[in-house]
Amino acid sequence: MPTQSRRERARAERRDLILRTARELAESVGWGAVTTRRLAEAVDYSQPVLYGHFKNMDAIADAVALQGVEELTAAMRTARAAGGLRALAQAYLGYAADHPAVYEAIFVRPTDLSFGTPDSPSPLKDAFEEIRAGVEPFAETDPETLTEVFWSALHGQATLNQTRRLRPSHTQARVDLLITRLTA
Amino acid sequence: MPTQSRRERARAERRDLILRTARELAESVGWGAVTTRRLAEAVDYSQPVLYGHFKNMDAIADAVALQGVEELTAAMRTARAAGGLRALAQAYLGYAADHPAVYEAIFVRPTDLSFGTPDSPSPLKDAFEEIRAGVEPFAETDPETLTEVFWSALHGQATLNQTRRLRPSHTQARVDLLITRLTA
DNA sequence: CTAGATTGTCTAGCAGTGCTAGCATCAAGG
DNA sequence: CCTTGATGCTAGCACTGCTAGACAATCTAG
Repeated sequence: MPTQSRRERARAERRDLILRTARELAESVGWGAVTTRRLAEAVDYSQPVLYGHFKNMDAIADAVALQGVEELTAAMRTARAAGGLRALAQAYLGYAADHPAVYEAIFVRPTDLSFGTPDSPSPLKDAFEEIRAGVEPFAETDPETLTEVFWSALHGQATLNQTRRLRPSHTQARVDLLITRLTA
Repeated sequence: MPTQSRRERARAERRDLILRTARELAESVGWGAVTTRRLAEAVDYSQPVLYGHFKNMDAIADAVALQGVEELTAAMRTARAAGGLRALAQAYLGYAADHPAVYEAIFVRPTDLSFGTPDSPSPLKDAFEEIRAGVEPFAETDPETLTEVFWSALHGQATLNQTRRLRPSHTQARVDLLITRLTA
């Protein structure tokens, strides 16, 4: 039945349109200004349509987050293959800097996504595994913990960079120093 | 004129009441649920009274943040005197864990407070200086950058702990590993 | 002691928020 | 052609931050 599948395709496309638009809106005006009315207007539908695709506004941000974490993982993977842990770190911070709203959706906004548990969404586990693979060569005993420490250090820099709480001129120096010390 | 000063005293007391109440409310229900109506009801005044003391809701959170950063600095100072950088780190993470809403007001919420510039509020500069004093013995060349790196690493752990994105069982192990590597 | 000015406080209201109930419209199937 | 079910809309609720304007309490000056 082409009818059925055409409908489904249309639905999926609209869902994607909502997600893309939410993401663009968030990147340009911040999540705080992404309201159901504005988003609905931007996709040229009425508000209730959004709720036909997502439980609520937070679910939209969560969906953007899942998209984003896959991109982030991919960026880390290619970087690591090319330049090891230092390149991975730069890729991480670069992604956060280039897509602040997406990064916020993944790691800052309160979310229902579960982290660090067996039932976490697999994109999250993949991202963690990618960092783990990066630090593994430098782990003496406990790679899990080193992964968490390294990730936290990156996350701290990413967020404090973003909220302009660190000197912008020294972004690179901070990555270098972190790598130097943690891989000593 | 005792009249004048009595008024001023009453005003200051009320300002303090608002601040204390906002802080308690934030710690118990989160900043998202600290609304002008709820806060006004809690201090037993009407909403406009709040605006007689603070420009807006964000200014209240900023005031709480400034209070909090002074406490945090004090905690780091006594800890450092007793147990060096490791104790300082534990004090930092302990404060963040014990006062999540205050910590959020200081370092996570978007704020007008300026960081890392000459015109930053002095409590913020003091806090930074305290961390700097802690890492100084381990800085080979650039203590400023090491301070930022160390602070970011702590901040990352603090926030990811708080949002339950790290294994709660390994909080201590993460601090230990961070100290071991960064002071090597 | 009274008149006027200042200060403090409240009620009521505006514009905007997330979200939903209920009605209209339209495409597909019998 | 009519029925049925999906699809989308308008309108509305309860909430948000914030403010204008009225009223009362208090202090100042004559």
